[in-house]
Amino acid sequence: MAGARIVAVEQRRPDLRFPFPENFAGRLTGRLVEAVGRRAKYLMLDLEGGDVLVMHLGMSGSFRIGGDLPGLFHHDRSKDPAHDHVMFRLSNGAEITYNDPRRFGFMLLEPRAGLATHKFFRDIGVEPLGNELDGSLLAKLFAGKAAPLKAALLDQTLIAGLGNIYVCESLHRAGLSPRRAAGTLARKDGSPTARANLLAGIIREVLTEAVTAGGSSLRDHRQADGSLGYFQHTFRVYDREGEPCPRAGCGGMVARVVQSGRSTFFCGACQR
DNA sequence: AGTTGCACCTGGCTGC
DNA sequence: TGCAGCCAGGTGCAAC
Repeated sequence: MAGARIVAVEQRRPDLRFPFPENFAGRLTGRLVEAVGRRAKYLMLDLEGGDVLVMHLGMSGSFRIGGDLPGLFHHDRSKDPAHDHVMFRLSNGAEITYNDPRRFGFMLLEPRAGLATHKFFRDIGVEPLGNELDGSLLAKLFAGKAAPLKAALLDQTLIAGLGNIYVCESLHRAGLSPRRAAGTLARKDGSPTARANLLAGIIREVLTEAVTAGGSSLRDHRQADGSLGYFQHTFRVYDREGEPCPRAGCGGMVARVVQSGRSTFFCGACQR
């Protein structure tokens, strides 16, 4: 999309999770896409003229890239046209389709200058794959917190972009209980414990591996070219309730509990 | 100020 | 086969 111009937008319903911005298709049509980026789990298209098209996939949203792209792929017709809510046609022949059965996703069109103070973005935390995240920062973020480690890691105002799967997987690899108080990863003086340093490294490792594997394909989810992600085959605990703990010599069993309304999968034997 | 729970939706799966 | 009940990748917001 970067460097291409939006030549047509078809918006097939008035809302997703929120109503579409006023005159959404009209304001996008004819605009040049200057850059494509991301912040936390928000996709950002920088548009000519200073606006940003912000898009979130929610739980079930996905983009498919098709159309006539010289030298690139051409995907089959959508298998789920009932939930194809928005189509973008670009000057380079690409046709981008947004599909979202549950409609928890949303799209915003905001001035670039105001984004940093927008209520959806002003409190967003640190990027887990950025240079800032290390044991020291984790300790600083978690110091004094009685909240469970699981809840703290899912808190997007602390670390931005960790979801339920990767939190469960990271905690298992780190051998840390999701129920442990987040504050126990900081010493009294705010310096990191060995656990904090370990966890910070593991978060980076898990995310990097997941990205390399093309993400996790649950149910019918696909990458933008229709191919499958493979990281789900390497899940050690997520959605593996009742299975033996994969840690060598552990002998425990993967359990499922509910924390702040979300499923947590973990091994009570080796995660302390 | 910090936390918790609800709400927003549809569809897939399980068990009766 | 039908149907009720439960569960799902997230997060904004109201209520404590």
